[in-house]
Amino acid sequence: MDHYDFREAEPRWRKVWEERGTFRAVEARDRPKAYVLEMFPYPSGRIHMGHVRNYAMGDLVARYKRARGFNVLHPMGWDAFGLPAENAAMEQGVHPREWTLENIATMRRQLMSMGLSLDWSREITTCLPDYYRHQQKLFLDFLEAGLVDRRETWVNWDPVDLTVLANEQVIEGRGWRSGAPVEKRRLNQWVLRITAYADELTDALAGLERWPEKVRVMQTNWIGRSEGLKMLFEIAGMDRRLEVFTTRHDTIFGASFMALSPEHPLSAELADESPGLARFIEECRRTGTGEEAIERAEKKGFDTGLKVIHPFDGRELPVFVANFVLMDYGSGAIFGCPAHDQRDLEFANAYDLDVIPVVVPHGREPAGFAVTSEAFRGDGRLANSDFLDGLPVEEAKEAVASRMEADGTGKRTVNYRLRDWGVSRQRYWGCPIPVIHCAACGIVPVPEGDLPVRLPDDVDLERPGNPLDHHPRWKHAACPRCGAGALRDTDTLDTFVDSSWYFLRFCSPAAGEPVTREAIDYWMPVDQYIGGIEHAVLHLLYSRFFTRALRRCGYLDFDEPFSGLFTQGMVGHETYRLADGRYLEPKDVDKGGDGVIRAIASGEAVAVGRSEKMSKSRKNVVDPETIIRDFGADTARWFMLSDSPPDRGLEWTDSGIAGAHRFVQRVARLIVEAAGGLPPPGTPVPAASGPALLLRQTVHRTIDGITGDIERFHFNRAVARIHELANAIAEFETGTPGGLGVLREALEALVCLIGPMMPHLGEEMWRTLGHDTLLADTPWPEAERALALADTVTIPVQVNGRLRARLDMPRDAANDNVEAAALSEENVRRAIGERPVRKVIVVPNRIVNIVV
RNA sequence: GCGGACGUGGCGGAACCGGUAGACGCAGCGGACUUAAAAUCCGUUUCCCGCAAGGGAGUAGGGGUUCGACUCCCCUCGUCCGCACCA
Repeated sequence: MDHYDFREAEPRWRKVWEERGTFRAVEARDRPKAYVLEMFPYPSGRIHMGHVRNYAMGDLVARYKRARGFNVLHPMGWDAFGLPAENAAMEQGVHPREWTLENIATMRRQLMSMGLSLDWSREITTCLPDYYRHQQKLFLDFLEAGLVDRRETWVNWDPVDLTVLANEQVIEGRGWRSGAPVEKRRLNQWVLRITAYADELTDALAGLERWPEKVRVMQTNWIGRSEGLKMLFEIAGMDRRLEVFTTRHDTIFGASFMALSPEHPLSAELADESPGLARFIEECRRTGTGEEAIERAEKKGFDTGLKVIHPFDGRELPVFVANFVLMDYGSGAIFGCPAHDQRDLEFANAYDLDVIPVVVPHGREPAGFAVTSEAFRGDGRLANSDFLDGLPVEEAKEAVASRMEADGTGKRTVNYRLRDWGVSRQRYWGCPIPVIHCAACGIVPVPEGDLPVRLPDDVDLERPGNPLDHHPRWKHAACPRCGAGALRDTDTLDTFVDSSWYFLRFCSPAAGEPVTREAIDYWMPVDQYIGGIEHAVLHLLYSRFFTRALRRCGYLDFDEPFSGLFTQGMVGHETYRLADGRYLEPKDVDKGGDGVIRAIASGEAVAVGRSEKMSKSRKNVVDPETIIRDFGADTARWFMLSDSPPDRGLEWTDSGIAGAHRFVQRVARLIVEAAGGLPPPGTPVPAASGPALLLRQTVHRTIDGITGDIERFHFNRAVARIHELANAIAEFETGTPGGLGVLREALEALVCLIGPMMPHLGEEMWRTLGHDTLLADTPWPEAERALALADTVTIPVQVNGRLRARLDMPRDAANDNVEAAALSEENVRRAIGERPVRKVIVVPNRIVNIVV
């Protein structure tokens, strides 16, 4: 019989927390705060196991901080704009808003069933005018501050979703949602000037000590700062110069050609006169940055017939248009130095251009050094390079830069891979851009008093293209400046804008302005942010930029929104496939005891695949609602924390969840069976000796260990320690004097320690132990130092590094005593034999090693 | 190609700063309770030799530093992740 009926107890405790407003966050200037935040979900329909793991971890941290005396802010909201709502609208005939709000209702109910310590009074939903009106205000502020530009740029065009994508949303040449190969188009759109902060965003990463190194590296690489030289080449017979960016100006004497991007303005100009070049450019555009082009990596070019003049030796170098030169980076033109750049070498070999080695590896003679199929990219000394001969690479760079800066043909420059953030999306379900285009006045911001610019409800999503643009009336508006008829901007903002400041809005979710200073000053920055690694660049970089942009607009005065970041691993499950490759759901697979796995329906053999991220297409999804219904929220949460380190993947297993459930019942049984005989709560713990003292030591060591584990995000180790404590309690004989008092201490510690992980069970057991307070209001237990350190230690004794005996010694015994005890062990003496002892190493309380 | 992480029993994993490798859980095996099953409890479980005491091997593979290496260094292999023609 179960000792604990979670079906009855879990909802009951959630009601108590709700009625008492236990988790309502109220600013209290005299108390230290802790802002704990998990990345808010997109309301796709139902929560999945990834959410459960994310929120189980976040809630553990929030409840732990609360128990440690912090004033905790732990809010929840919905990242509610986005394309899936429009797709659902088309497939199911529902309005995107209805679809979204219904999903939110479902997912809110599901999250509530987890028993999270959330302040639901601060809930925000980005698709509601309450939220996006403030976002529109921020956009206008950015516009005024010069942080927004309208530009015609080459954009990534998703031909399936019919919208522009940010660079960050293009993965391997394909749209991050549609998976369709992305095309290049030139389009007028709004960009946020994130590049203005490229340096700051890179440099400040060093100060984010509580961020995973991996994420910092990824952001550094994404921003891609590189220091080099911008140089100008004269074009022979033309009164213009060609600008090139390079980081290898030391190799300038090795230059044997120039190459322009097919998208370079000069390429287009020359193509007007040359049908052959026009055809070549068209060919490049079609293969574009797509993956085929990269895979083949074949270097192709078109000789324009132009020549540039080498700035130092006056040679004439041919100018090509080449498929491997990117318009996006630097100036869209390069000088080719085949001997020291692999791509240039391949190109030179294909078009029979000179390969002039100018950097000779250390220890080699210039005379005997040639480059044929592999470019030399390492360090060395310059050769064949006039005034640079003999210099090491770095000094040669300096010399070239100084000389070119002096005569005005070059300038030291920093280049970034990062592009400005294009935020215009030709979609309906997003935040309208609060701008009016007037034929007479140009671009006119919507006056603040007219905000929000609301999305119209009646919209035709069936028609391909931009829904707001197609709307019969919505875009027509009077120009706020001259009153004449004008047009609203019919694009909406990238949904990543919505998530770039929501954490600020949580501080004062009902305020009449976007954010309020007092609330932000108290709560921000987020002390612990928790979410998936997939946002390592996108969301986290945008949010860091937004915080700086808000600083410039005077809304706040700090730079970094998240002082601590933790990225949790995904939840996976094995996959099951038939011979023909079709996937089967776990419930359609029979894992018979004989080790052979079959499809239940047909009896066919099933191949078991490794654990992969849960997804509908792989049919390896386990629905959290079912699990919570059958096993309870605490069991689900406990399992999410048990099996793997939090930053690694967790494999879902049926036996794992069953084991977690067994442990819930075991804890309940332990406490229910003991509770009747215990001294009342508040009774001082009696002086203990023997087994009772050992139990006390275990209790205090466990408290100490788990506290450290939680602080360091080692939740799986905390779980293991709780198991050990439960085992120690189960083995404890209460018959010894004072035993029951010690048992009470141990059980109370157990309950307090499981509280942040299994909060319903925790409350129920706290009550069972006779308390009429809430566990959620109970302080975290303190480990008594004297007890946490055992008074005897087991010291292994090695002979020549091999374990031969163990000694039980008093803690901090004198080295001489330990050595004597070790040498008198029979097994040790046998191992030493007749050989003389050469050396004895005693590490206090740790080990003895005898060297013979 | 570049950058990063990792490789430990049948499985997930533990081992903190270089000091008892395999904590804890899962699965397995043996037993108790039961008419039976479930649940629960007890024992056992890295491999090899041995009745045992004990001995030998062992943290992907090879080498090195050290009294002592899962941990540090070098090389090789493998897996995963990120970026990818970035001049």
